[in-house]
Amino acid sequence: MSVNIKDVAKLANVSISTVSRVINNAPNLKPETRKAVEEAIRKLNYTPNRVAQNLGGKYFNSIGVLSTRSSNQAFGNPYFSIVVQSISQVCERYNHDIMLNFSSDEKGELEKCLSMINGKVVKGFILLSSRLNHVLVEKLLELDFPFVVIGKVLDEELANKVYTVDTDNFKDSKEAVNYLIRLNHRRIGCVHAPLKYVVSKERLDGYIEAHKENNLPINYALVADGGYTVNDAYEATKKILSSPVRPTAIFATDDIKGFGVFKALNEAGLRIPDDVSLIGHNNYDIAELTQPPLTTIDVPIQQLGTIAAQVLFDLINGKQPPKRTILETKLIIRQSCREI
Amino acid sequence: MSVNIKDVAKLANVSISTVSRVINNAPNLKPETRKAVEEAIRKLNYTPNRVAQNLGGKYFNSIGVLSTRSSNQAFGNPYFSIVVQSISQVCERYNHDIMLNFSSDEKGELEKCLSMINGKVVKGFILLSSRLNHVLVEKLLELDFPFVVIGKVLDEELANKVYTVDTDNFKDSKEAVNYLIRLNHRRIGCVHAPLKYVVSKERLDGYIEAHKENNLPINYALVADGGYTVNDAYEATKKILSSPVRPTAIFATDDIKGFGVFKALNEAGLRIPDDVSLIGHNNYDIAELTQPPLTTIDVPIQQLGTIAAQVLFDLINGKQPPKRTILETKLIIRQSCREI
DNA sequence: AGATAATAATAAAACGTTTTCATTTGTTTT
DNA sequence: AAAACAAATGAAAACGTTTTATTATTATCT
Repeated sequence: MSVNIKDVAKLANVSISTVSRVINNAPNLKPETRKAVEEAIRKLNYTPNRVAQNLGGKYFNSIGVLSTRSSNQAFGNPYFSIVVQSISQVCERYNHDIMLNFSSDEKGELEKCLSMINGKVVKGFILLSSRLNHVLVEKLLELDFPFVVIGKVLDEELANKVYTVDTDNFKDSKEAVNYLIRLNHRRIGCVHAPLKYVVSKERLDGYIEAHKENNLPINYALVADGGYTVNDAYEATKKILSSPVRPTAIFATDDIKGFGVFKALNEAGLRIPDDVSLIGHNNYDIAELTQPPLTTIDVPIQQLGTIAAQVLFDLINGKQPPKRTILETKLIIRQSCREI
Repeated sequence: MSVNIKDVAKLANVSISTVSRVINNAPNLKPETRKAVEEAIRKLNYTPNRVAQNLGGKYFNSIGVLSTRSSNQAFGNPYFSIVVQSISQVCERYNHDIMLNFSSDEKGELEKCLSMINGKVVKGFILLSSRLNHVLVEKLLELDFPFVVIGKVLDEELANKVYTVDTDNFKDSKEAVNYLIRLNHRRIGCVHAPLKYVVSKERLDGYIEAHKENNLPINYALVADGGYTVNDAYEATKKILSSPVRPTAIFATDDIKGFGVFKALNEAGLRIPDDVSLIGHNNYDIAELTQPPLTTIDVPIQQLGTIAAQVLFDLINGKQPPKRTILETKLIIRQSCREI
């Protein structure tokens, strides 16, 4: 059907091995031979069959990007776009493709991975969003297959063996809440993401730790799971507001959740920051566009992707990238918090 | 290195053909043979080498999802996440993988495609976001390779041959602007996306057409390219506001751009909708969370992805999907527009 | 000029499957 | 019980490359 290496060889009057050499720009080729082959390739519009190349010993030029669907839902927001896009940028430089896999369950994900590894379909993986998925991580480690996690691996023993790129969610959240405490807030609410994600847990832990450090009690009536959608966060906030004590400030573990909080507060006739202060996390573009602009923690999402990809390619190419990369963040003070 | 079909055959005491038959659940297999092979597969933890399967005549179970990087930038917003995720959902049902390709230039994109096709790496493509990229579309048509475009193909002659899934951007935008006109607005501004994208052009054309229909002149000082980022839209709006005549309403061709408009208006001390009405397009989750909630056109982004994928799989499986699918939209009236 | 070494090109094996065709085994028919 | 047929299995070719010997050619040295 489509033109193959044999056709090229015939036209150029050489053996297929020679054509192969030209394709892979091997040394020891007479310039005129190379030219002839290149000419034939051009004439026939030949592109090597990547699958066959692969079987012949080479790896497929691609990496796998894995995520569970529910976690995208959780981040049903710009996060995912930005990360994947930045990964793709690095991939283009290294001339690799991305095989995207969003499994709905972890079992399916594991199977897919094994099939990709065994099929030599990918050279490595980037796991988006940290999860508590030990099985996959353990398996990949056991196989000594290159992979990078964007996020944190909770299991200490595993964590030492895994390449990760992340921000310090615990510290950053603590800082956010400490900022509220410095503004004299004492009844601080928290709308967080489902705790099955490491990020969510870390951020909630930061919230808790800030309270501990300042010897403040936590009122768990002011802490609610903001679920997956903006609307879930809105509902969670309503629940918090129905508590007998009203919070004077709310920490949303994601700007997008912050929007849900915004809505609930507006609806309850509470002004930000006059009645309730609000602080977010991630600093999406839109954070500065709310009314008032949202105080939040800037997370370099793009860098997260770029560096993860870079680390992966280093691993693949036998270099020694740093095992753990923690990126710097910054508290961006806008106008959604005030001193009381 | 890794366990292959031979190992399984040996352990099960059958030929590799038999193993292959079991894997592909061929008929005419003694139940006990099948069981023995399955047992061996389980014991050895065997997964077929997909690349080899492929070379052996089968296609790789994957489809390509294509987009240019700049267009993601343009949609540096939830759109991309939502579409890809919905595509992935369908892919999972059909047990196919996604090969994601964001090229930065169209030449690279074309080459990638050809290499994927020739390499039998994908069975079809979904092109995200309509562009004016004739070359790729023409080439795919010429090769009679299955593909679906989310968006519109402008070239009429080509359009008749291409499978597309889209909303009627022209009509919808016209409707949005007509709505403003019905509210007695006469000086309506427009902040649009770069016109190299078909969507952008269509939406701007809708804006223009609404004016024509109502015999209203267009003041091009009120029309500005809102570029790629929210901030670009903000700058564009500032430019519009610097015009001697001030618009009484603004049509933003994307909610996200609408946020830029919001910011500029706020900054200029103009209240929405009291001083200026604002209408968006797409109806992202966050649209209802702005203050005031944004009136906009609801675009079923998720369906766009789901249907595109469904059409592609139909094509691949030799069914006859509809050539053009236009999804219904709906004007969502919130509080960002008022009658004057 | 002849021997030796370096360079260039080829032939053939290997990669791990699927698939076609041939063979064996088992079942029915007469 | 032999013949005919169906079912189950196996052997080997094919897929399109890369790669490892191997051979042919050219250059270098004495």
